[in-house]
Amino acid sequence: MQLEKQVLFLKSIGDPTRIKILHLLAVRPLHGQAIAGKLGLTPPTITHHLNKLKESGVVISRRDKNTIYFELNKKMMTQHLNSILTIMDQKGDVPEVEEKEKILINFLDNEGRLKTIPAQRKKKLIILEYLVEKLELGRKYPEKEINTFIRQYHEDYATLRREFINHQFMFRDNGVYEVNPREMWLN
Amino acid sequence: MQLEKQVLFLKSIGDPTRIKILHLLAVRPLHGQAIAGKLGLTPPTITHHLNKLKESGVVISRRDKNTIYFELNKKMMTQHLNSILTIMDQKGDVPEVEEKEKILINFLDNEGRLKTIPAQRKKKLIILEYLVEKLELGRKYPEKEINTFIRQYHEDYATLRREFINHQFMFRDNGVYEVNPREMWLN
DNA sequence: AAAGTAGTTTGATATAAATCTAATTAGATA
DNA sequence: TATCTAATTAGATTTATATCAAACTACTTT
Repeated sequence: MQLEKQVLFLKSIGDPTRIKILHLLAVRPLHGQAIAGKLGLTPPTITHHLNKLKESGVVISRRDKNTIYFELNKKMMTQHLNSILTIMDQKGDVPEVEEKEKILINFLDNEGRLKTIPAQRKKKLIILEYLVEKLELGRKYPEKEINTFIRQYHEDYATLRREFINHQFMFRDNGVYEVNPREMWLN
Repeated sequence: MQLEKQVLFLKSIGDPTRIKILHLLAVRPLHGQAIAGKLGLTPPTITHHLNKLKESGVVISRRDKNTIYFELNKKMMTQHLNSILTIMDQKGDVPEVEEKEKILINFLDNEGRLKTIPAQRKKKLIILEYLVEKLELGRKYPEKEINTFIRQYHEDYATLRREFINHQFMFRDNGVYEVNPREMWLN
C-alpha cells in the first residue's frame, strides 16, 4: 500500500546520520569506508544505515572490485517527496457542506436509516461517503461484519457493498474489506 | 540547526498513524475525539501524536469552547519538504586557499619534504592534494614509479600510496596508478 | 456549585532503533 | 593457495517510541 511505502521512506531518511549520508552522496557516490570516516562511525553502523536507505530505494549500490559505491537515487527521492506532497492536495469541501446536509436530511429517516438508495450519482456518492466515514480507517472488516454494518442503514447490503467498491470508498482483499484513504475516493 | 529541524519534521510525519492523521486533516480541521474515533485509537494516543505534529509545526490547534480543532499547516509542510529537496542539489565545499598555505608551510621542511603525515583528516587531505597535483593527469604510472615519486617527499610510501587511493586522488587498475580528475577527490 | 465534556498527564509495557565489538563472508591480489 | 581488504552479520546494550488505562485539568453548561 501507498502508506507503508511513504512511512518506509520517511523513516529511512528521518535520522540525523542518514541525512548526513544523503548530503555526502548528493555530491558524489562514495564507498562505505569513506562514509564511515567522514562521519566518525564504524563500518557496521554505516552498513545498517545504508540498508535502510536502500530499502526505501533512495540509495543504490554498485560494485567495483572489492569496493561498493553507494549513490543517491535522486529520481526516487523526488518521487517519494512528491507523493508526500499530494497528501495536502485535498480540495476543501467547505462550500459543499450545506448541500450535503440537505441531501442527508432528505435520504435519512428519523432513526438515521436510509430511506432509499439515491439514483443520482452525486447524491449517491454523498450518502456513501457519509456511511463509510463511520468505519475505521486501516481496520480490516470481514464481509459479514460489513454486511451487518450496512444493514443498520439499509436492507440491500449487497448493492451498497458493491457501490463502496465501485466508487473506491473501500477495497477488498481476499474477502476482507478495508476503507480507502480519502484521496482514493471517486468524486 | 537545519539538520535537526529536518529530522524533527521527518520523524514527526514518519509514522503510519500520523500519516493517517495528516490525511484526515488535509480535508478539514478535526477535533481530537473525531480523530481517535476514525483511527480506532484512544485520546491519549492521539494527544501523543498531535504533540509530535505540533512540535514540527505541521499541525496547529485552535480552541472553540471545550473543543480543540487541529488543522494542517500546509505552508509549513511545503516549506519542510522543499528544504529536504534541496539536499539533492548540494555541491562540495573546499577549504580556503590561505588555510591551505599555512598547513603546507607547517608540514613541509626547507627541502620541500614532508615532516610528518598529518593525523588530522583535513590537513592530511591538503597535503595529499598538494602532492598529487605534481603528477600528470591522464598518465599511467606503474607502482614502482609511484613509490619513487612519493619517496621524494616521505619514506612511508606505502601509507601515502594507500591514502591516495582511499581518498580517491588516484585509482589503481592492474597495478597501474593514475590520477583521478579533480572532481572525484574526496574533501 | 455541581456535573459534564474534551483534552492532557502519568506511569507502565512492549517494540523498534542506533551503535558498538567481534566474528564472518566475498572478492581481489599475490 | 594464502593473504588482504571492504563489507556484512551476529549479538549486546542503550535509548526512543507507540500505546493504553487511570488519574487529572480546563472549560462549559446546568
